[in-house]
Amino acid sequence: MFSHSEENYLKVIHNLELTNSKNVSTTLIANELQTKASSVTDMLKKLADKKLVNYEKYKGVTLTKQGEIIALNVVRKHRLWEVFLVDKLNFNWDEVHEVAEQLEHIKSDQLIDRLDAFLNYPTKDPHGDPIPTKNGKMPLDNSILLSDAHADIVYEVSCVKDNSKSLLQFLDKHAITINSEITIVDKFDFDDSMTVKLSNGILLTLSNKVSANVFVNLK
Amino acid sequence: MFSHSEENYLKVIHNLELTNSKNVSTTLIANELQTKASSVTDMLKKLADKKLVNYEKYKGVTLTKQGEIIALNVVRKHRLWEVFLVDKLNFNWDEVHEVAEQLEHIKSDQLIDRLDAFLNYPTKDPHGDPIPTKNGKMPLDNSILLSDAHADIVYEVSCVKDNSKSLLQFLDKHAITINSEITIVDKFDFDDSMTVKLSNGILLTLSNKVSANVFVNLK
DNA sequence: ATATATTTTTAGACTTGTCTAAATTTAAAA
DNA sequence: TTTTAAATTTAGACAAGTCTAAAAATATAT
Repeated sequence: MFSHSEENYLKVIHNLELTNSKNVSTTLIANELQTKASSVTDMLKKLADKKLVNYEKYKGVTLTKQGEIIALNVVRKHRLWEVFLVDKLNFNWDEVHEVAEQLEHIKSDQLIDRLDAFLNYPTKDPHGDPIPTKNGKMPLDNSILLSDAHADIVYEVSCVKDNSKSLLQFLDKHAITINSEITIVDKFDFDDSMTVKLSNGILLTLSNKVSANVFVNLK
Repeated sequence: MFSHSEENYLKVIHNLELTNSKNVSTTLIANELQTKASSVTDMLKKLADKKLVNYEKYKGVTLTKQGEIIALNVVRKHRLWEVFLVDKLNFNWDEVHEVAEQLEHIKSDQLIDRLDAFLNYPTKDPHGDPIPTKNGKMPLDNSILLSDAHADIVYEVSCVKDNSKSLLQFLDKHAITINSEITIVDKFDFDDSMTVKLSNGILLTLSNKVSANVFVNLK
């Protein structure tokens, strides 16, 4: 079994491998975990001893197969708990992160299997992120960033990239949620902002900061 | 906020205050927590510094008001999670303890309030133990031990004193559960065993070890 | 290509919670 | 009441995870 801390490191490394380059740096991990680079180095050595990461001094890390399995399992638990919190306990999507950060470390395969069944085997969490399967597969889809999408085509919101309270609350306020219909009406080179139309006809101007954090799919 | 370890100590001290004398000894705590007496001494000093226990060298401890409030809150969370596991995730009553031991330390008032509502404000856990209220009151009832009950009176099982797997599975096997009807037919002085009749007419002989761990109420 | 800045690692320290072994106190028995 | 036994505490050590400050390696800029 692995400690909360080890699980957190693996999860964050996995996350950074997806969003950044394949090779993850010490500082990047330190930022993500709100800790110091020296602490990260210490932990990377420990994880390397346990064959959970490939670590070479000054060269950054990658997860081993074993490390990835554990990371995906933590992500799976995190996202299943988020579904529970939103679907069953009526939490809002911007309120679930901190609690799920705790719940993801509960150790019981039976618990997570039964929770999965209770929730009816969801495939996405409340932010649209895919829930890894029990055997460690991460379902991928062909979403693109709204900022890369084209005008006059009907898309639907599939996922939110940045799960920060501020973005989620912004989207809430404008009634944009997972599966919302959205069409780009106009794009502005000056600041990469865009005007979009929602299914209720409302027109909205979104900054690049927003559109670069929302994934969409063809409707 | 308090650590898992501190919460566990407070919970165990509270428990021992109820079942044993008002004043709890170091060794008793050590046994309950599967740890060493010297570790307990260390922690008692720490808890005393934080005004959570009244501790005098060589004299044992009692909880302060503050300590009791925290202990009851941990018990509340433990028991609510047990209800969730049994009622919603179909766990058996002998399978919930270890998982609830982990879940009881999740820190979120909002979570526990909503869980309480989701479960419809239960007042007892799956073993019949009362769930402390949000403001730290432990509902008591007038149950007595089956071993102290009288013959030829119809009782119902209200609570199980010892939540060990072995007892719970024994009771399961004989279809004795919370709210089961039970009547003492005969008591034997020799070994304090008794013959009881269940509502389905089945006769059963129970050792004192069993009857001294089952609470009953007048029907 | 050399100087400067940034990143990463090391060394040593601290905290929390635990342990063993020895010393001390309290309780029980002869 | 004195001796023996049991319970409790102290002292010193250890592991996990973190930190600061300084040293070493790498990357950047002129």
